Amino acid sequence: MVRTLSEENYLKAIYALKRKGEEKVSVKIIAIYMGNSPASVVDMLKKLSAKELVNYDKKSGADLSSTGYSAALSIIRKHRLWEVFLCENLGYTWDKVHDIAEQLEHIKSEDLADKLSDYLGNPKFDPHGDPIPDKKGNIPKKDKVLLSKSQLGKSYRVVGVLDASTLFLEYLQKLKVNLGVMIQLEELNAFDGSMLVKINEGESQTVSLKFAQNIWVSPA
Amino acid sequence: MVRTLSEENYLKAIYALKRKGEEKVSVKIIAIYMGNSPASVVDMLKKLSAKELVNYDKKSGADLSSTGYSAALSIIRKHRLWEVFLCENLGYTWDKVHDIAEQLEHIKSEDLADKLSDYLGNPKFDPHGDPIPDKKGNIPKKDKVLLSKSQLGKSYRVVGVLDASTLFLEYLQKLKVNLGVMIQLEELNAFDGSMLVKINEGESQTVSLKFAQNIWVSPA
DNA sequence: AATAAAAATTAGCCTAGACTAATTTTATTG
DNA sequence: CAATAAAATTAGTCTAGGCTAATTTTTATT
Repeated sequence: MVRTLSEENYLKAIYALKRKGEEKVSVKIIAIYMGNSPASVVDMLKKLSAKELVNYDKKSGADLSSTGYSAALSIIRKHRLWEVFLCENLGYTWDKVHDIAEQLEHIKSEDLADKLSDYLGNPKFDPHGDPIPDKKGNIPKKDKVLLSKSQLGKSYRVVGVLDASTLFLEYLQKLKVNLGVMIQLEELNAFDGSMLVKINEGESQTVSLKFAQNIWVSPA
Repeated sequence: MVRTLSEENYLKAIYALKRKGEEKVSVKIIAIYMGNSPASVVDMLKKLSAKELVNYDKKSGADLSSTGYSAALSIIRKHRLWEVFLCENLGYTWDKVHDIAEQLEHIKSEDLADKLSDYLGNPKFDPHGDPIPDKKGNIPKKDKVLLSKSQLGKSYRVVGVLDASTLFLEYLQKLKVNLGVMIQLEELNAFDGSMLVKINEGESQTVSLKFAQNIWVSPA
């Protein structure tokens, strides 16, 4: 079945909102998330329902059907595979790849995604630490925690970010916090939640609670 | 300036028709080439003229302005770079890459094209033997001739095809005529123009004049 | 339960880019 | 050079996917 760019973006949005933990994916929430008017969302939900990609009723909100879910996963898989390619092979930094991957994810060819995945060595995570579904839709799990929940004194490796905004990613670049960098909590300030962290054997640095709540780390 | 998919495809078409040697790129010719109605072509030519990408008058037909020309070259560059990537890195055969490259060529990022080109070693020709413009728009030249015009008994290397139709490309696969394969004219039949060729040190094979008129070879 | 507020929906409009059918302009040719 | 044929254009329609404004439905609050 042929899917338009716009349809694909709605599927992605519903998937993202569900995974973000929205109890009910309402018209309003989708509209805000996508920056479209509620009227447009209603139209599209009708269209997607007719195509049986989405189940929607006002009461319980929108949800992906099983075909809709596969479609969404396939788009996310492509997005993340292309991000790996852009970073690892073309030398982009992880804060610059999103917009391009946003375009590449819509290239229609499952075979291309499979071949790309093989070429990249079937990576399980993208440069932001997000899991890459395999071709059957299995999503790898990682034992990652937010830096803010990590254990004092223990060594961790940075595996991703929660907030992928350019502002945050650029701040990370400045602090030289890249994917794969070692990081360690040294001191907790009970007053404002700020903390002292050591980055990659360098000097220790004070960061805010908000900062630590947006970095995924994995024991190392 | 933002260009839509459709606009880009018209620019490509005008470029291709010009290069194909059409004296006058008329509404009718564009319509046939793209499979659109003449009415649609007129509409789009108006739009492209307003954007100063195309100069058009009924008398002399359509032509690319200098910005239109750069835009077309940039799309062609991307198309051919992606074809190289698909064949060389992902293992596609040259007869399978066109449709995917047709999508990839519209990814908007000159920087991506540059990085991809570097990654591929700045190739000068795509898998069909067509030249890849560099970032400044210079188009490499190749001393290629059609097999039908090659010298009897001399060794050549296959560098491309004129007719890139699936039918022809599949026929080539069957004959094991791939890019880079050695080929040599052994005998000419004056009656129907058919010829005996040796492919890659294998057995000799009879092919039609039409066949030989659609294969580009380069002395080797 | 009545009312107010919020959410969803409908109605109607817009643009891009197609289309067909009708018309006008240009070219050909007897 | 008038008649015809061909090419270009215009007029009007359609679909996708947006929008605003108005209305209806649902939910919350006195």
